[in-house]
Amino acid sequence: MTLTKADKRQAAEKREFLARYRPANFPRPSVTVDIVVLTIVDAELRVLLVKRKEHPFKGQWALPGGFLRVGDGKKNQGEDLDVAAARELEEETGLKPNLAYLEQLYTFGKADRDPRMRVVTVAYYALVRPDLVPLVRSGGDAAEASWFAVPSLRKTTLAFDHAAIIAKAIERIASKLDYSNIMFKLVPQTFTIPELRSVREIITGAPQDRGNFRRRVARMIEDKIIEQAPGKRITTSKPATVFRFCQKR
Amino acid sequence: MTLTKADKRQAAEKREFLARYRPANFPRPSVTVDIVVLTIVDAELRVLLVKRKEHPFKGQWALPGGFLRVGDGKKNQGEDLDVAAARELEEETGLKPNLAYLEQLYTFGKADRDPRMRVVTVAYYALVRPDLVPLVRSGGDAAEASWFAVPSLRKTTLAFDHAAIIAKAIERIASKLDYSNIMFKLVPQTFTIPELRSVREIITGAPQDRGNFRRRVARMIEDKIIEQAPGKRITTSKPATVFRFCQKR
DNA sequence: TAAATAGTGTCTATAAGACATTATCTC
DNA sequence: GAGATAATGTCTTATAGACACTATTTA
Repeated sequence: MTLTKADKRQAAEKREFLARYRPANFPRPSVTVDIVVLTIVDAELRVLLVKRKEHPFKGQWALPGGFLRVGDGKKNQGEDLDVAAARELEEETGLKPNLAYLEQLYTFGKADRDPRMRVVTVAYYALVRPDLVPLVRSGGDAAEASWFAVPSLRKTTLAFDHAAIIAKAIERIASKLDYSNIMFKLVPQTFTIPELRSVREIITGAPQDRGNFRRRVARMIEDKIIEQAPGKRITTSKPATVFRFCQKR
Repeated sequence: MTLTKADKRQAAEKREFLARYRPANFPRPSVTVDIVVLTIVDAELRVLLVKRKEHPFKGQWALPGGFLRVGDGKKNQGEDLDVAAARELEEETGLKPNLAYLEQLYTFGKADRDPRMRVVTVAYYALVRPDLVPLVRSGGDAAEASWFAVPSLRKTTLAFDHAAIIAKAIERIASKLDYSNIMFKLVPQTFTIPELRSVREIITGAPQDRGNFRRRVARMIEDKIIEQAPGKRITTSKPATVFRFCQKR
């Protein structure tokens, strides 16, 4: 491939344009990443919240999150959005990115959702297996953090529009229960069918027939999505068979 | 409810904090809104693209979009994200917001997706009924714009990551075909069952059995989602019954 | 009347809902 | 053996796929 004179002129024009370019003068919003960290412990859906140390909403509970790191110029444009979410998750919970299921949820960008300045937040949700919850160091980033039962939040006023973000996350997760493997992100590495069913009931808020649910799980066993695993639950009656997820998680 | 001394102190503290607050000094990204404007004309899925007049990607085709207006301070924080999308749509197509179906798609935020500076773009998709396509003034915003058949774009290199954004939009729409009324946004105000079926086939890229599809539509008629409408198509064989969507659209 | 497409009907497979019954484990 | 829960089975209903067949309109 040869460069014509026109090609060279255009390349030069482009270099010049980019060199001369100054990021637009009009104001920009701040961009944050907020994470709805969810787990299920004691048959209860819980979300991780941090207590705000500064205004606005000082002393109130909020989603963990923080500013997208943007770098300082053309040379360094900072971190990818997904990387920012993984970083925030690790900073606030101590969980390495591969230990939680992290997915973008929705972007919230109403004016005045932050009284200080214009902030657009890209919300993610993270699902943490209950057996990993002990690894979560509450108050990692020098911020007070703790798990809240989601239903109990009706009595609490959260900072910003974070209550709406949590609601949207749960709605999204519920809608994905039936056509994804998302529910395996909310049980321990080994689990029983009744435990799985409980996850479903807690997320949807509706009871699920035991027999019908088993039938679905039976198909997953046939399809080698899950397999029997060693181990036993300590119960006061008949213990359920223990399974594990087949693919790496 | 009475204010205690502590309440008053806290309120004062808050006012002071907000007055003193200076938006963070660390750099911010630009935030844009890009819109995947789709329609179906002549049994072909088409997307509206605009030709870039400036570097980078000068002369290449790109999604219509623009910067989120942020206002200039605390007093005015600018427009909601959704409003920005509706505004951009109208600016670039002339379509009033209520004439197209507009929904947030996904937020794309990889570093270096724009060589000039850090740009996070919140992508939306807009579905335009084919009978409204004539209202779209190509090149509205003094920019050259035109409709492209989506399959033909495989040969074209689009600006930025816009090809990936279009792909994601189509994937999302395909996934919503079966549990939403989204396909009615891609047929004229009155339509026939074969026309509806064609929409489905074009979006999914897979053939759909006529009888089976009719059966589904028949259920929608029973459920009063659509109803028969006056009119007739000019055809060279038996003309199909014409329907309209019941709810306001 | 021929061509073409609209529209109908049927058989089968899959999966969910509702609900009854049996099996197995712990104490 | 009692209590409790796991596990299985059955009947019904809803829906999709595949495919054959009939009806109606235009030229």
